[in-house]
Amino acid sequence: MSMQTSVNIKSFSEDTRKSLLSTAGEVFAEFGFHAATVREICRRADVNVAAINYHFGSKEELYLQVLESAHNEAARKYPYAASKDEPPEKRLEGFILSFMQGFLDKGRASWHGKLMAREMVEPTVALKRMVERTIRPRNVFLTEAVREIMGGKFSDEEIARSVFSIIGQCLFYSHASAVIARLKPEINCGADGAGQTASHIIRFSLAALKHMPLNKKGVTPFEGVTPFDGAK
Amino acid sequence: MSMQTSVNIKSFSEDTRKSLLSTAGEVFAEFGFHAATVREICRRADVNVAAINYHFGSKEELYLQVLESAHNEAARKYPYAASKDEPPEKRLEGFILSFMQGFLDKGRASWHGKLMAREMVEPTVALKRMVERTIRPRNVFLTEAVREIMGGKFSDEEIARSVFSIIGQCLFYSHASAVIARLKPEINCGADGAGQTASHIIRFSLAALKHMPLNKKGVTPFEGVTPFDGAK
DNA sequence: AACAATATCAAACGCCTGTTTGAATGTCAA
DNA sequence: TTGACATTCAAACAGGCGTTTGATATTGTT
Repeated sequence: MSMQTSVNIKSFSEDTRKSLLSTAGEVFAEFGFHAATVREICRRADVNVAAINYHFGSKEELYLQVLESAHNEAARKYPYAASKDEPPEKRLEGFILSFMQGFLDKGRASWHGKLMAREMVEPTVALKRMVERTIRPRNVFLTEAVREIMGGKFSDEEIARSVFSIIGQCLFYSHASAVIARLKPEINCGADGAGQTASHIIRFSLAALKHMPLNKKGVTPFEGVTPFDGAK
Repeated sequence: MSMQTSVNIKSFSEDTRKSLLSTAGEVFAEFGFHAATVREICRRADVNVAAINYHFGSKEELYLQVLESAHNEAARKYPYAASKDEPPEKRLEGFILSFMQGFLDKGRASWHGKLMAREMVEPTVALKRMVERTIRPRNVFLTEAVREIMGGKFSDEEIARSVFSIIGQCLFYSHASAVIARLKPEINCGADGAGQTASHIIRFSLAALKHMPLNKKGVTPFEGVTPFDGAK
């Protein structure tokens, strides 16, 4: 291993590593794992193309280490978990705002959130780890708040689906940003609109959680109705 | 082989075209435009690799024609638009169920819905056309129903965001299916669970639309509060 | 039957990808 | 300085991609 003793004016090794890690986070967050190319990463980091394989072994291993460091960085920056003794509504509020900032913000702070949003749509080998390490804990936290808000009359499945409904609203602004920009360019859905967006999702979701009717067992709203079978 | 008697057993020209169009729809819906390869399409269609460029000119042109025919097919199969004289709640119900079936169903029927969901996350040259041809009309239809349900007290932006909240809930089951499978495998989120899923989204959304509080102008729930600034 | 137009085919092309190579350079300990 | 090691570099590699080619086979028309 390297580890030169004493101080070095130029300790290239560590510099190149860190530079690559940082630049790769930027490029992966921008293009996703598959569309990002090692040549683009190395060009931005101003290092030779061979550097990635020398320092990390492969593009995939670099990606995994980027996720690792981005995770740690994000965990410091966005500790979504408000203290447990806050009322569930406050916890939900806090979660939604920090969750959305986590992928709408600009700069390194949002890399992990963007990578997570991409990993959902276009999974890589990292998905399993990301689910257990990041997504499941957040899901548990959110589920507990939602359960308290909804009261005791709903099944676990209904609660889980309500959590999905909340997350789905949030992720829409990440996954469908290209469509939003074309469809409703007047709506501020970027980083500076995160507060507005979160505010709407919170009001929408709290109203839903507090007023959603029970699902009549065995009866869907469409039972016996085929209103959209226009084609034969 | 024998007996090429009478009518052509193989009328290659049109057959190859249609076979390619159909197979390409399947492969594009499964992998998306970029990840799908012309070699895989041709392999499944059992035609030579040169066939795509001979009959369509390019992979991209094939994709555009696949979208065209998938659009027409889906428009016949899922005429989401319930008649305008139905109450808005019924129109919303109908839209959500048929929208979700549009990408959760199996087989050709769902190709257009799947391609649309992919196009949102990973736009191609086809996005603009898809927005104007499919997404915007649906958005208008849904917006009108939502506006009627919410009453006259909300701004256009609040209504548009509420539409996003509904669409976002639906698309979550398409965009995050890999995560759902890992996180909550017990929940039925596939084609046969579309009714359940739609039912939940409808109840959740109707409750939200009917009980959502007005946004106090200039005051977000977080005004002056920085509860998640854990890092310095 | 014979010709011209159309369609299929195996093979190759040019490009881009992640990765490897082997020589050159830099760094530290003796 | 010397030798050993770590790092950088230009260049090449192997493989996949969409596409093109030129020969071959099939079709429609006369």
